[in-house]
Amino acid sequence: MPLDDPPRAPGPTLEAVARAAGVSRSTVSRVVTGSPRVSPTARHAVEEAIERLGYVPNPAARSLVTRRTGTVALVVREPESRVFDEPFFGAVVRGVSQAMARTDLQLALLLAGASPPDDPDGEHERRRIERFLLGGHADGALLLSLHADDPLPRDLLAAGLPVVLAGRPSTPDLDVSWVDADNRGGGAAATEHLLASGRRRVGVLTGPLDMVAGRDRLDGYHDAHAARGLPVVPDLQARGDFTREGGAAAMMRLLTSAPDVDGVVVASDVAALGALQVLAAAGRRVPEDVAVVGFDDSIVARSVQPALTTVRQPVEELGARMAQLLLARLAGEATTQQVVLPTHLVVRDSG
Amino acid sequence: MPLDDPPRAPGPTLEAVARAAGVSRSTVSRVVTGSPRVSPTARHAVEEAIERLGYVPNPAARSLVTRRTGTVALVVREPESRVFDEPFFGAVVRGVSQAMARTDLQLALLLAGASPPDDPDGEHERRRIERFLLGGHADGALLLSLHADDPLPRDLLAAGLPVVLAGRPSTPDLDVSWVDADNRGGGAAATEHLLASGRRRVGVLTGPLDMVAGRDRLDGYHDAHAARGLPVVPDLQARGDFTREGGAAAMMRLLTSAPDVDGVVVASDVAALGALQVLAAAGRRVPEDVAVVGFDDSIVARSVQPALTTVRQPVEELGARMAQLLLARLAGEATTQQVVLPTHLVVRDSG
DNA sequence: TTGAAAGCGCTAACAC
DNA sequence: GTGTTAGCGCTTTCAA
Repeated sequence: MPLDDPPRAPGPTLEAVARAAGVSRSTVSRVVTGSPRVSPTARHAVEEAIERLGYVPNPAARSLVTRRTGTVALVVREPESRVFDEPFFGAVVRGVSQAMARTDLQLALLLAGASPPDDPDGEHERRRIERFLLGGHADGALLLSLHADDPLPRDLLAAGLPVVLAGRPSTPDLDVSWVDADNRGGGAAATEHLLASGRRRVGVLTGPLDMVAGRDRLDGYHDAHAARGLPVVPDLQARGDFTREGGAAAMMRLLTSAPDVDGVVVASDVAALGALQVLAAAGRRVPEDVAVVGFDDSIVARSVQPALTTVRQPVEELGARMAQLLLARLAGEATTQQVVLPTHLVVRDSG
Repeated sequence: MPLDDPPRAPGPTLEAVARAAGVSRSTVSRVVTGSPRVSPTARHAVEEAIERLGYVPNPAARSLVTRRTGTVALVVREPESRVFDEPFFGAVVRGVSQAMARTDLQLALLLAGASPPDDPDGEHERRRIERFLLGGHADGALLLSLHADDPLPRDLLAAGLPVVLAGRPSTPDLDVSWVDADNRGGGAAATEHLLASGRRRVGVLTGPLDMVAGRDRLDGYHDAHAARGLPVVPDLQARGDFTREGGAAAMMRLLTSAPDVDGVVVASDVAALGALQVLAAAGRRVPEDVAVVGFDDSIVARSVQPALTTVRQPVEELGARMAQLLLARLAGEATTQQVVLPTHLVVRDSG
């Protein structure tokens, strides 16, 4: 893109402040960076001059010498998915931004297509992100919505960039900080709830199984069965994704493979919406014939009829904790940390 | 926050590339910035060296001399509101980011509380934002979710920062680029739809009236009445906001002031959800007794029973157009531009 | 077409 | 405590 316009007029420099305050640049710099080694007199003069001149430090100049940018990146590796179709993304952003409020770090948003083959451009996108991040644009990165095989986190880590992942990495050997919700526990709780209420044929509409969250929720479904000594049968599982269409399609397949299903755990509320619509069309009553449990406690869960029993994740807290972990690393903390946030079942009318 | 850690190891500099390629720094710089004044031989040698060394330009150093940051800011002036409770925000972000994909501009996200009195910290927040923006952190700004009295856009404009607003500014004297949805037309279409279907007492649950979008939707409601020579009566209007709670409360008031209401236009789908719940609790059938029309065509509109007739806004396009307008200004375009995107009614079962 | 040289505005030793 | 000085890595005249 051509950027041939003359830039805006520059503001006053540190030099100007120094002259106005009758001190040297160093002293001004000390005041600005909050060094204690400044006399009250000098400090006062400098502060007054800064105020009067409306001085604002030039971040580029500062960054050039400190080798810090004051920016952390939030990388979203999947612009097409549920990250944007639900309040999920907004909640994470809010959490992150809250945790960073008292810092003067800024948040840069990087959207990158998913890794191949989901996105043909994914490879190219990854390079773009890596260039940006490793080229010194950011001091650290928060990674969201990764697929299992994505080399991005490993590359960034190898280059020494502080990184925090949303969700446990698929390869446990990766020494990285992450924050995850207890998806497995949530999946188990949802399933056990249906089992405990007397359902005999509880199926599952999974999320994408190449994402750890999708996998974990399914594992929880297995756990709950195992805990009761119940077998899990393949015809009670239908692979879906987090979308309404995906949920609807999976529900149709499930109705075919297991017509006697009387309960179903769905990977997301939005997918559950699709499932509910299919059930209604098939003449199955919810919850009388089939009980349904969703995931996320999004606004959808309260909109549908009957209101959806769902597993709530503390999404905003997830964002906040990620930011805290990254801040800790930026502050010099050497060891990585892993956090699992509890999920819990919200029982409503659907099952 | 203490940031006492040694920064990461620096990559190769332009100097190193120059040595490796056997040319001067200037020549490398010309290659990197895409200047035509370079011999094919030199260019080739430089490109080879860049590739071999994995050179990435230091953005701070570049920014220091060019006075451009390569960053545009997306400022969201209202972290608590519907911006985050719905896919609205995500859709805008996606649109913006799409339009910026082929550029190498980056997106910085600034969340700032609303302006006072909605947010006691708003004043302080505004200063923070202004310092960031005017301190040279970004080349331009996209402003989202402004309230009518917010001085932020005027301040930024006065300082010469390229700015694009989401939504028409409340003060028409502001010479600024903006992109708006035709909220007024949408409000009129929704109202006329109810009127045309034979409703005689059509009420409205407004959004916040200190936001232009809220005002416009209400004006559209008036327009539709005026077009039919119908009077608008105060008891058919209840002030609400964009939230479920706000919609529910307003609906309750409306039922009190106008018990015979037979149609209602609601400022957002989420607010409409609240209204539907109140109507159900009051024993009113939708759409038989009261028809309801929402705004936004969010996922909620498809989740509720009956499915919500709603006004769709091209939110993603709104983001994209905003970005395009800003890019134009950054490219030297002097004149401001104003864009109004069409909205349209999506008729479903609720009215 | 290329190179030399002068900064951009700031921080951080290192004296004093 | 404070000032002096030397860069950080890059772009951009200006000569050649």
